[in-house]
Amino acid sequence: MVEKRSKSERTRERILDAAAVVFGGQGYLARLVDIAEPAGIQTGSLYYHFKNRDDLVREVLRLGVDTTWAHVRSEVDALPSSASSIDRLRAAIRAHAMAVLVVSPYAWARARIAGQAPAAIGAEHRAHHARYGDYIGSLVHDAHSDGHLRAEVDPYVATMLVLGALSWTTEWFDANGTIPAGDVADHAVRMTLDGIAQPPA
Amino acid sequence: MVEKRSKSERTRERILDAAAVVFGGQGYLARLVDIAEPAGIQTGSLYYHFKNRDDLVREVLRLGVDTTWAHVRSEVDALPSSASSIDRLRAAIRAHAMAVLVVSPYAWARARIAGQAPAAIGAEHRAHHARYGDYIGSLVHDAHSDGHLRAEVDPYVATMLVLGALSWTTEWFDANGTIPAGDVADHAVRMTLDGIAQPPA
DNA sequence: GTCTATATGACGATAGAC
DNA sequence: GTCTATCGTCATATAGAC
Repeated sequence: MVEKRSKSERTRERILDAAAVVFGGQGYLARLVDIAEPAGIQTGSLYYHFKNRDDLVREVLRLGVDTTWAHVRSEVDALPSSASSIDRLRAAIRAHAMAVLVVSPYAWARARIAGQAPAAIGAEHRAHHARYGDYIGSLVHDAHSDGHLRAEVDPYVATMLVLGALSWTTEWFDANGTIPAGDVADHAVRMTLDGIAQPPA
Repeated sequence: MVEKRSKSERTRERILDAAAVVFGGQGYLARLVDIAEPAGIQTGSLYYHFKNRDDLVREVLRLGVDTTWAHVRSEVDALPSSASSIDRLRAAIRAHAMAVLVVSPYAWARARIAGQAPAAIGAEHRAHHARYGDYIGSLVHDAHSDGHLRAEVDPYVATMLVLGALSWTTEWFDANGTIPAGDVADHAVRMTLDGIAQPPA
């Protein structure tokens, strides 16, 4: 029992987990009591751990970026050094899809409430998120420079369209449905890189 | 001045326009006073035109589907009868992109609050939206049947990924920026059908 | 049709007991 | 650390004036 996280830290984590699910489902204006209840505490007790609603939202948004980024980077870095820039991009797209679909409820919540937060929080978050966007953008850029992408592709627009297709899966993907998340991720990779059209023979 | 819409109809339209913007920005739980104000009326006056918040939400969701669908269908139907199934799909993707980007704030609002509405409204809306999804799905299916798409493409997943990439443009596209909406739409069509990868020579 | 005024009830946040 | 109690604020919806 050595090294166990403090009671406070464990409660804080339960609150954040609940907040990710509830904010993701109901939006930024979700009621705090709906977060406190699944976390197993009373509404008033939230204020021992967080200053107010926006403090809680800020943390969920930050974790949304960080958990996704950590997952994507670990997958990309796990590739052998012989991997090409297009291999790395492929791995990143798949990892991002999996992060949003199944790995992190924070990524899911982030996708759905980032645009709803008040201006101050939104700006702070966008600055943080942009650093991750730059990371993905650099992978697209490298593949572009190496001639793996069509010359006329605009790396910025392509990056945004790819991340958009993946973020949007939160709106229709049913985790309890019949389509495995891995299939969606594979489809996203394939569609992004090769398109869905049958190439001329 | 003949045939002018009644005062009531014009006010109702101002309310709906404001509701689309506010619900789209703040989410389903946005305050009604924030809708009444830009519509130029008092909060209480909303209730002459709509039964309650959910009645208003329901109408915004419906218009989100209908305005997009009408725009897409008119573009597809404008094609010459000699157009192939892949031509029709291409036109639909482009028209959907333009509807979301510049034609209809309702399409934007719909995308962002559909997942937040209470179960009853959500179910009703999903049934309505599914009919539009079926329309797009039929275009994908026809192209698939005609051998224009790779055999292994799942028409449903592909449809959702395409619509997602387009819907998400609302999160990053800047109508006052340097990138024309038409360019984004063209990029989306190209990426969807042909991918961004350079095909093997 | 739209306004003002209001009842009713919720929610966020604080203070103090334990 | 968490609870209970409570204050102040705000939003929804209604009623009746104009």
